[in-house]
Amino acid sequence: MLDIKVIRDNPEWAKTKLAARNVKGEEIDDLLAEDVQRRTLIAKTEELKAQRNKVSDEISQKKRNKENADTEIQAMREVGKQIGALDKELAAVQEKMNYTLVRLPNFPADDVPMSLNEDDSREEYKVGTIRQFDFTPKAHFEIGEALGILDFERAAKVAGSRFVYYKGAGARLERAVYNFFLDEHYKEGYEEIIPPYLVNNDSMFGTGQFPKFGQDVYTIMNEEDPLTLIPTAEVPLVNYYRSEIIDAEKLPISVTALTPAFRSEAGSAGRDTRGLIRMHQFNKVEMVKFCKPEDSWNELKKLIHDAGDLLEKLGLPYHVITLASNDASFTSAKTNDLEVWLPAQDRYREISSCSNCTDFQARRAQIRYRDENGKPQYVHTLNGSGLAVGRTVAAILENYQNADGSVTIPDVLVPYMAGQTVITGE
RNA sequence: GGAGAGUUGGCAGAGUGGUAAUGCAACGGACUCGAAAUCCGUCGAACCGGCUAAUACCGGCGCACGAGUUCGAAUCUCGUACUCUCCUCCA
Repeated sequence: MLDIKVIRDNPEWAKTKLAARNVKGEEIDDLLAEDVQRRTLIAKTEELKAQRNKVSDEISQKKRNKENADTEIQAMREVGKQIGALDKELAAVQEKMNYTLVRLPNFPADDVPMSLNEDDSREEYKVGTIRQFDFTPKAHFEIGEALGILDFERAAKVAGSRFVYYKGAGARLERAVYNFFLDEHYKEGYEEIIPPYLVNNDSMFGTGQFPKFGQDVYTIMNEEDPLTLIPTAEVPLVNYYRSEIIDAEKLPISVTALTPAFRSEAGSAGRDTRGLIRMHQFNKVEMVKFCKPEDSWNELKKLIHDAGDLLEKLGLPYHVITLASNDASFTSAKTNDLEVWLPAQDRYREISSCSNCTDFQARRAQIRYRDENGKPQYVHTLNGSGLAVGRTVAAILENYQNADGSVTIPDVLVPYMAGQTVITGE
């Protein structure tokens, strides 16, 4: 959530920033008008409340002295009615403001390409060498089905499209990948977490999925206690500290978790319909950081490094891009995607998204620390995939495929595969 | 799933309609070469508004959360969440 005071003090700046995220200037003008209205009403009610408090004191005194206070009580009855009316008006204005405010995206950082077009993302650097094949590389789903390690057809029968069964060496490869990821993060100082996979509405609000993106997730309407299947581990990880004041000495905090992620993929009909790229359920190892505001840009660099390191060790070529302002997630001030090379698609595909959410989530979720003066301040939160597991398996199958249809296991994963070095049809 | 008890400041803990005791901790000062002890004083989360150079000052709000009754609610009423105990169930 944005700070209304920042918008109030820098209206033109705020409009420019948000215009790059498809927010209309009139929306901000309306918001500011409501803000003036709100503060006027607050001033009025508080004046009346101060008066009521003062007279109530007098009434209390008189009662104690067994004096008659009927005049005062009559007068305050009237004041009480006025306060009630003003409070109602105030609540209405606040609700209106809140409706807008919780739906405004984060301000893009200064070094983000300001554009409504996702094609205006900026490539930062490339890592690794793209393999030259002396045969036509197959798509990962063809390889997986031929080897009998991925079964999309039966998944479609049992659950529907965008689901998969991993089998045998496929299942073990998936497990090898995420165990490798978690071990690497452990070595880098991340604390491993196993969080709930179902979360309540307050949590979905805290990380910014609700109220705007309710159609993208699976929610179980359990009477008056709805629970949502997490679309990313970011939700339970960030909300861990919701409504808390964290010890400043503990910062920065880095945590990681392997969880399934559940997404309805509403609106992406027809895209990536085959294979592991876009599933309703997929495993992902997520990294989350909480830090002081002055450290967050440096922590973002570390996050990108920690994600990229995994791809390097797996020998998968990738590049890092900075997303254009309107392509970054709702809560993000700046997002760097890592995109891995997929030979069959002849292009890079997103495998990690690393974002600095600055104080945007912290303000929603009320996550703070005490500064040197003992005053509570919002932390900055960051999240990044490290990495999407299914897409990593897809990248391994495609980049490490052999002409005979077998797949070589990347060296770093061999110990995680009980010594197996190649997946063959048998 | 059933029954009961509870939720007050950083902590402990009083307060059953008149507007949050007290203790510890913390902070400032005195004493001291310094510290401890002692004494004096200050301070009650967070948040919002006004006025500001200001973390100063004034006010609001504030006793788990939300609503209600009342001139006035920590206190009364209703709802919700969470914690603990017992029963039931269970991986």
